[in-house]
Amino acid sequence: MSIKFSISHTSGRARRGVISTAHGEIQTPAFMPVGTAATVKGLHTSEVREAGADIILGNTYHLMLRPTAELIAHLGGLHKFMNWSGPILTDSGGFQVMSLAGLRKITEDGVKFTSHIDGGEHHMLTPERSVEIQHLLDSNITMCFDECLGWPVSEADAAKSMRMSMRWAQRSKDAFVNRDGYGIFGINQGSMYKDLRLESAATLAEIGFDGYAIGGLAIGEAQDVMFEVLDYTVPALPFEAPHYLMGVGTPADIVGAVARGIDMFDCVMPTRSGRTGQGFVRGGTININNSKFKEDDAPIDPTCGCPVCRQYSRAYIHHLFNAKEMLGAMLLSQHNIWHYQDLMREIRAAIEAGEYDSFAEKFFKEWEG
RNA sequence: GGGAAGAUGGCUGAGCGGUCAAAAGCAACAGACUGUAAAUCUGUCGACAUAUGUCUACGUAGGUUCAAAUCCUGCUCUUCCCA
Repeated sequence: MSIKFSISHTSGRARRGVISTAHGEIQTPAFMPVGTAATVKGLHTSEVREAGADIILGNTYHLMLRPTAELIAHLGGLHKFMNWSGPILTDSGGFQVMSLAGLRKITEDGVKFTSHIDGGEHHMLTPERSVEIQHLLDSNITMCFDECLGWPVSEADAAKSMRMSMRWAQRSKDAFVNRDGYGIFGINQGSMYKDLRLESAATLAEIGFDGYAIGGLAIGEAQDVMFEVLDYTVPALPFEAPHYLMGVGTPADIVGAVARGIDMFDCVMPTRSGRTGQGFVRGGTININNSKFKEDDAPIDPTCGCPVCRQYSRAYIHHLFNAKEMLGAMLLSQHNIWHYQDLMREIRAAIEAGEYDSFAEKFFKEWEG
């Protein structure tokens, strides 16, 4: 195996482990801040690191368009380019197959995109090209190129799409260049259909990957629907490899997914919400735009020890948002990233202590209510 | 002193006889945000009931008309030009 994963503790289905890569270790369960365009929006990489993140995400689609994978390779790779020395996982562009639905055309060969930047030029993304780009970026964890479907979809459409993604998974694996400390993850698909999820899991296991992701969730379905998919899908994935739930999610999603055997998460939520005024606090969220914070001298979360909460008040950050000052978005994003990493630390500790179930139960009792 | 233009909802500013409680932007208030086309998007935004409703409103006092923010007259104020 090109990257190593070892599980040190379990608590129910929850696992506590370490992934070793060429750029360092990842303590799991892990939350990976999203740095789509070679930046975790609003944060210095030092702040991301200090918050406790071991690994961040980059994006094939965005970086191939601008500044191009070849340029990043020429400049020494994505780590050097963006000043992040830790591990990087790159998304394959599969999510953009869904999110840029109006701008692409899918064939068996791959996906032709109309650039969302200049609108004119067409770019072809195939499994082979996606893997090549991720290699050029020097990504530690390459994701297979897949089709992320919206929701809801018919079982027939989901089956057709999933099977194509599985063929693409084989092509992605074939195109992947093995190196020590670098790996490639397969992506399970099949929408909310158990038979398809199980078929997908079996196919991926047969191909063999360094880790197994679950895609196509948290795209509008209710949380209990997502949990139900995890209930039957995660046990079908190879136990000894990392399990990565793509694009998830809220703190409650994460706590529930860890209980179902997920080891890795990524989500734009802490940074996007941080830019739009939503701050994560113990038990839920606040909207710092609300006028009730105008004179509130308390920190965003009085129980938080992050640099933002140690130094700035809700009233100040409320003022920054009100005045549309960029520092407001930066501070709230930093706090949110810290909050997510705090949550992961608590999750890991609870698993190590062998009491994850009671931790999760307590968490859900406090959450939003 | 003479001439010209104008006064619209918290602000800017459309409307120039009925489809006007009145465009649009801003401000205000609230909501959303899940592998980032997002420093974004959505809703409310005269009052009271808050589904269809009622009332008070486009400087002010009158007038014309079935009907006026829109037309006419007086007044008040503002800006600009000439003395």
